[in-house]
Amino acid sequence: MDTPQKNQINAVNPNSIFEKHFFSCVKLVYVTQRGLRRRCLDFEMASVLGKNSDDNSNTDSTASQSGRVRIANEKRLVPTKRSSDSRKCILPGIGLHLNALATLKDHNGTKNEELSSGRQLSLLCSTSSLQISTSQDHHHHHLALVAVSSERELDLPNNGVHPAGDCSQAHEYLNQNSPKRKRRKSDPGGETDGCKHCTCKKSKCLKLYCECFAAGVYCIEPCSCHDCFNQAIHEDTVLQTRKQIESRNPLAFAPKVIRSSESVTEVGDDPNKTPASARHKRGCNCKKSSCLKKYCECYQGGVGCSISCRCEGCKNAFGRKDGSVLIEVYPEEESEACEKGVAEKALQKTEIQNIEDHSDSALVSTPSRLSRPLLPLPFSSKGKPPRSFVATISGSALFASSSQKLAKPNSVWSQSKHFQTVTDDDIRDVLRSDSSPVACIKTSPNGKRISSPNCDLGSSPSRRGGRKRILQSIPSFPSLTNHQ
DNA sequence: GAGTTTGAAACT
DNA sequence: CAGTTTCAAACTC
Ligand SMILES: [Zn+2]
Ligand SMILES: [Zn+2]
Ligand SMILES: [Zn+2]
Ligand SMILES: [Zn+2]
Ligand SMILES: [Zn+2]
Ligand SMILES: [Zn+2]
Repeated sequence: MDTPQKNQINAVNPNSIFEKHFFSCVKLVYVTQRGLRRRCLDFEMASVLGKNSDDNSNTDSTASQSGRVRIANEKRLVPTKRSSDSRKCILPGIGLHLNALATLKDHNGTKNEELSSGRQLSLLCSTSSLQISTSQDHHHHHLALVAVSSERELDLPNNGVHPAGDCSQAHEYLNQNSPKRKRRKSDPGGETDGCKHCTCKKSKCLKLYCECFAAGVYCIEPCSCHDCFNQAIHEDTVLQTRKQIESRNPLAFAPKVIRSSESVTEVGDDPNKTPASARHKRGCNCKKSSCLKKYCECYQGGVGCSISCRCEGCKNAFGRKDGSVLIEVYPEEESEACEKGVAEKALQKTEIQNIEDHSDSALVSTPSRLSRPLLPLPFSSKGKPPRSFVATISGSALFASSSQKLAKPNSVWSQSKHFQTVTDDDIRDVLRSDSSPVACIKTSPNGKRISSPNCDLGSSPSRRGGRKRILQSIPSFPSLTNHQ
């Protein structure tokens, strides 16, 4: 609301924007095939970009080609605010990172910033692979892709951290206009699927408190932030601030959840250890939530707690820090609870519920660990339909290569190249729709194969006949805990 | 929608 | 590095 600036930005002329290439939107859609529902991405794109020389890394060729495409439609973006109702985005899509932006910017960035209104920057990167397709299609832009790796991000929108995650923002633009959106959910909370918008009042959206900023994207209209500086027009400030923060903590903008799986993994180190599956980089420090709510970053990111977590009374449905996914042991918890004694009613309740669920599911037994599938679904508690969760991952290969180990995600742009490679193949399924924290993702290391996850399972995995796959593969993070 | 709870981020 | 404050999201009502 208050941000006039934002509007201005949007107002900027579309034409220019178009000239530059960037995707305007990507959406996910469901497609039904033979009974099976799949989600696809829809891209609308456009843009162009151009020159970016710097990206040397990226091939320009791509860019240029695609760049050509122009789309008239895009106007939508610009529009002044969307009508009142505009919904937010519906799906999360590809991510963008500001980081990339930075890079980009050097070269010619000037324009970009302005033009772009929001978060588009990132688009480029992530989408690179897509672009290809897109360009061909130039027509309207909606291509359906089968799921893409990028989607994975979708799943985890919550994490704002992920680079990919951000994309949603981009989507937003799309969404606004796009007539097509297929799905919308009601969004009780206000958020919808993956899109989130900040409501910062005092940080000016220049601190990590701001989800938009933390995710590496600019604030967009739906954000209800006050005195927002996280806008393209303040790019300098944004970048500067980012650097500062980064200098303090190089991993500040890196994805919080690291995925690793066997496949990609290599990274590692160590064969002995099992790779664990995805885990939060720094671990959480939950004291009262038992890692059962989104207050817990591990839980929010759809990953189990690891040894690096300092949580107390961990009951993370995705895996406890000790490795056990479920709760077999009550004692521990009880004891803790007892200690506190009080507080806990609420907690206990929650716990109990969860537990029950688990049992039902059958997780209790040992083997079950692996299966963690049914989590209690925290979601349900919220009222959302229970969806499932699960799988893990965050970053698939894409990032993995670079970010995983490295610490600097920033280079998203550069990563883009990687994306190309990976993406197509990866794309397969996807995600979730709602906001569930988790995602389902799968990963394919190299490519192909992935299992599908189910994103939906939610409460009843079994119930849903449709998608069946469940988390089979998810290894649990549990035991492993790798070092850190 | 207002108000509370929560734990990360920021600050000291 | 720990303790405190600040902050905005997650949650509750
Ligand atoms: Zn903000
Ligand atoms: Zn914002
Ligand atoms: Zn903002
Ligand atoms: Zn936690
Ligand atoms: Zn944790
Ligand atoms: Zn925990």
